[in-house]
Amino acid sequence: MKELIEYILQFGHLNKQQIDLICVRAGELKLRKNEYFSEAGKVPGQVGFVVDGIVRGCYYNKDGDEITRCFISENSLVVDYVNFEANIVSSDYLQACTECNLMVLSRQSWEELSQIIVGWDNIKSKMVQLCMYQKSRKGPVVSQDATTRYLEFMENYPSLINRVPLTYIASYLGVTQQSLSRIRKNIR
Amino acid sequence: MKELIEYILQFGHLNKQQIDLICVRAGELKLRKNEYFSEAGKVPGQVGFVVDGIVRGCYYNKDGDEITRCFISENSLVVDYVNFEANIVSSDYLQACTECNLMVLSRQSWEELSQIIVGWDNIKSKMVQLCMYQKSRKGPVVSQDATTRYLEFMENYPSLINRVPLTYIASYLGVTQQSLSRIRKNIR
DNA sequence: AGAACGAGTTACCAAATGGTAAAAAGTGAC
DNA sequence: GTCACTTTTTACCATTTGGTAACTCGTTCT
Repeated sequence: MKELIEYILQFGHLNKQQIDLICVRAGELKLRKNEYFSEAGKVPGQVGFVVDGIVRGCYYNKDGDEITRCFISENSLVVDYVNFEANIVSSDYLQACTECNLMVLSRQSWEELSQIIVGWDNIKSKMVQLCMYQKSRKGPVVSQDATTRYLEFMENYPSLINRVPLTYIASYLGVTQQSLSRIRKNIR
Repeated sequence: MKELIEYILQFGHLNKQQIDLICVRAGELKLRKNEYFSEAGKVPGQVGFVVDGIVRGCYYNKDGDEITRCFISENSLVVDYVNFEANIVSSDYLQACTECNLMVLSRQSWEELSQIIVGWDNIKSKMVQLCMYQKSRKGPVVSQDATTRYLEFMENYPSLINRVPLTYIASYLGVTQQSLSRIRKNIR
């Protein structure tokens, strides 16, 4: 809980009373490896915050290949926010890569906070914008070759390399697992 | 001006008085081909809206290659919003690909609107979120091969193909101009 | 018309990456 | 420990893409 509050306070000031309004609504959620936080074909029902562990977003392309779209590690929001906000079914899975401890706010709680905390909407939009921005700027760049993408991945996400399966990293970087293994060999 | 107001009203309701508050602050800006709307190394000073024409976002990578990061065509906001909001220098150029007619709001006007229009912040955050989301979801996918990226580009941006130079499309898709030319040939 | 320029195309070869398959290494259950 | 299972590595060859360079096609300027 402490981690969630600290995270939120990055984006604006709240007094103790307001913080309590959040705390009473936030619940703990433990996910085991490979469990889903939200699934394609369903309407996202909650906003999560990763206290411990790694979640990944993924989808299936037209060929049926599973593509990892993003990794979300500690101290980040985990939610398909656009679909959550619009209340429409998601096309992505959000899946625990490791054992995960999350804090979650239900849709109802999330919307209530807008009513009862002045300035919550401001904090909320800053949080969401940061999420989206980081995903786009820290993601793999299509104009770089596979080796460069992997090197930048290691710079941007040094804590992930030994914690998530190679397959996931490969599909995130847009290469086959075999190519990534070869790239690793060449780097050594 | 009409176009800008219609665009804004997609995201929430405003009365005539509120619309006037926007109109008196919005200015027209014409850009000739290759002129910059904002430049790397400078703090973005205004939010633009493309009435007519195409703007592209680009930057220079470590090798000095110019990379097109996005295309912005009619009825879209054009602004490096994260840096605009944070008031810090941008690393990207926003450049007119064609003759452009824009509507612009200065930083001062943009911030004033938050003070004088109830609900503006709500509209604003929805506009910005849509911008970011579209950029990430309509952009080239690193796990696809060059031909697929080009085909999806044509689906997502059919109006751009005959209006922007091939070089820009190539760098956007992460391929050389020669490869893209070859891909076009194979498709015919 | 001719020169100069920019944009797009084509060709050639080298390098990078994918597809298929098999081997090796790591992990957990019994 | 050993078996079953998953993950990672390696190898081989086909395909894709990049780098260099020359060529074609229009457009503009004189």
